[in-house]
Amino acid sequence: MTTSHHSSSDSSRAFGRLATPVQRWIWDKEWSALHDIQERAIPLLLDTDDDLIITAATAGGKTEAAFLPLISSVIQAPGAGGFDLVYIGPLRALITDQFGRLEELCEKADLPVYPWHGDISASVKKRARADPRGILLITPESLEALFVLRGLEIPRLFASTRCIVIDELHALLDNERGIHMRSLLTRLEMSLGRRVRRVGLSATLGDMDLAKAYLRPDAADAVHHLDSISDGKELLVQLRGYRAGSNEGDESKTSVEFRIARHIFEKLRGEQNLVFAGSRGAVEEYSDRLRRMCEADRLPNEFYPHHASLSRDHRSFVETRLKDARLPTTAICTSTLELGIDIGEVACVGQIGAPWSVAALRQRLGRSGRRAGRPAVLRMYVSEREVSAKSGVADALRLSLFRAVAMIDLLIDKRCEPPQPQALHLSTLVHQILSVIAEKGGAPAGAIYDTLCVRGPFRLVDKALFASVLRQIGGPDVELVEQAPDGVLLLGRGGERLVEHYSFYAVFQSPEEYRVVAGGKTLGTLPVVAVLAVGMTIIFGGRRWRIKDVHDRDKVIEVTPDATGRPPPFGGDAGLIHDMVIKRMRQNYLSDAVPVYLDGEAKRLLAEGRAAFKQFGLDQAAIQTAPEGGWIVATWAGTAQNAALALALKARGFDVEQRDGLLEVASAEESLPAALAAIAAAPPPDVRDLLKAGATLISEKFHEHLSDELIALDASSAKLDLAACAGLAAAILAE
DNA sequence: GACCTGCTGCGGCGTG
Repeated sequence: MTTSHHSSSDSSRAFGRLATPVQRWIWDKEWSALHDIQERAIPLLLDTDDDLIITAATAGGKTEAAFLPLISSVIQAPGAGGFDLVYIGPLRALITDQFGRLEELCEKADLPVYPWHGDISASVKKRARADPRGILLITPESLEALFVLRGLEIPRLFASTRCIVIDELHALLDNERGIHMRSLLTRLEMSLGRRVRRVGLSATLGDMDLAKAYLRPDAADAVHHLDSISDGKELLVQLRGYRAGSNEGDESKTSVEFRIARHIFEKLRGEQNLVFAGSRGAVEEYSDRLRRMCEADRLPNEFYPHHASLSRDHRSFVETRLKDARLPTTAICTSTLELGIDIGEVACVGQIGAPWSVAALRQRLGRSGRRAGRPAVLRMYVSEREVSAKSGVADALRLSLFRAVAMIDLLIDKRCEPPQPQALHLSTLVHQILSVIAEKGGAPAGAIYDTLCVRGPFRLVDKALFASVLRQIGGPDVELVEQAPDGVLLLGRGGERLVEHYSFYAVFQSPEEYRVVAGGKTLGTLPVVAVLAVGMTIIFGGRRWRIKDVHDRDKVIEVTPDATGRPPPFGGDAGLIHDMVIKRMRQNYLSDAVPVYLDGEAKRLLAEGRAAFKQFGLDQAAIQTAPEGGWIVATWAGTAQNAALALALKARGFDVEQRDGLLEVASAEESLPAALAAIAAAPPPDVRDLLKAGATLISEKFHEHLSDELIALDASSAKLDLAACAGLAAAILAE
């Protein structure tokens, strides 16, 4: 594909099928050829009405693969009113990016393109509603707002919609937001009384059959899949091990943080890089260290923090620097820089500490090595503590290192975590019940059940469960819904209050926050849960500050520059690790193979972990007595199952610590094997026992309106696998 | 022992 655009265009039959204005746009861009996925998508989208998933790395030409033929079809056979094409994107920034690209392309064809999200002015939205044509680019939440506020206009606005393009499909699969979007897709089709073609754009997906079923549940087999063949790019990986000393101070040049920062400083300076630090606190810690290293060497700073609590101003500044190849920039970041928005070519991706999922690691790595001929480079940094007689099992087994190795191995094998099709999503179900009632101005329970649970995405919710959810949210203390004498469901007092406020449209929870202000300028926000007092010093935005004042009423924290500081507490929940990762960790404990990507220290840590594994007897049996008393129980299960068994044991009076694939259990009156035998023979643990054992089950936005039983049922369908308890206990005893 | 995402209508004021 190195020919000039003349000959390649002439030789491409697909190119010839595009509408003239689209061909002219390609011509102006001086593309040497169409990408392979573009060539293949053109006939598929022009000759059929089939659903399609296109997978390719970031900037692999996915958007054009979908829109070049789709726009051509609109030009060749214009619609009669209503948006011709709808694009759903999970980020406002992504919609703004795509708007820029598509507007230029559609200008030549006299098709309007309307961006629609929270930052778009009411006047643009008004124009779009008055003359709905061309392309609508919208977030799931803004589409939700259209259903709630303009339910009756939906058939008119989307009358001629021939395709819905869903960008970053992998980010909108089985999480609450993905279920929300799929519910809206079903409701749109039902409102129009016809099927609308669905096209999903995505990075690599863990399970293509499941992804197809998510895109089109009733005809998954008929969904086509086009995959970019340019995926065979070279990958360079190094995993560097670090050993933390016992009594060193943070500022010491032998501290792990100093040594990792020093390595990043020396290896990454001079180019554009991303370093994922794992938490906002770690981002601040490393940004501050790296900035000071630049200052100490009298070099201009090129290391900047990027995470969701920093102001939009600061984040845009970092993103703009990343795009400008003349200004070497390394962003120390969280998953804010994982998705979508184009930040250009990145030389290297750093990862401090093992990530939580292979999917995230793969997505991050997709940011590197995008220019032909350059490999993708991943530098992973893992630290382990010095082991002493008092060390716990986790340190001795080198669990962090083994998790990092498992993640890299799975990445190299091109595997990643599949979705969880068994989750009920009751919080989002409550949201959608309220939304359907608002859309229609009232609806019979049977019709709502049909919309959401028969045709829509809540198919694991049967009639009995649906009825108990309705009874619960119609209860006297809740009053989200009420029933009219003719049986039609209406919004109750509580439901009206929820739906009337703009915060209703998103299905996910968001914490209350303080604004952090320095000299009148907002640096960002901190969660209210953080304990912040006047006089405390913090690192924020990569710089050091002293808290001058806390205004609780306005939720403002005033700060002034200072010479010292530590990252403030940012809050956060424990992460979920999939069974697949834990199983691979176990394989690595049992193996003698030494991965080539380990440095010397990582190799030594690997050998120490394997030695400890044998010394504890974990190669022999799953239950072992721990050196300081109590037991080690090897579950070799991911977080959902591991946490469930931990709770079942806590409910029986045991003190339990969760580790990757293991439980550390302190001695109790009951013997552990006897307790496991009882759990193996019993039905899943009762909610009341779990709550007494300290389980926090409320995790989603609308859980607060559900009963303990319904919340427990929801949790156990996704994050806490209670049903697996008995089988897991039996398997442990049998080993 | 964690990360991220999203948002309408309306009143008031200043400007062209």
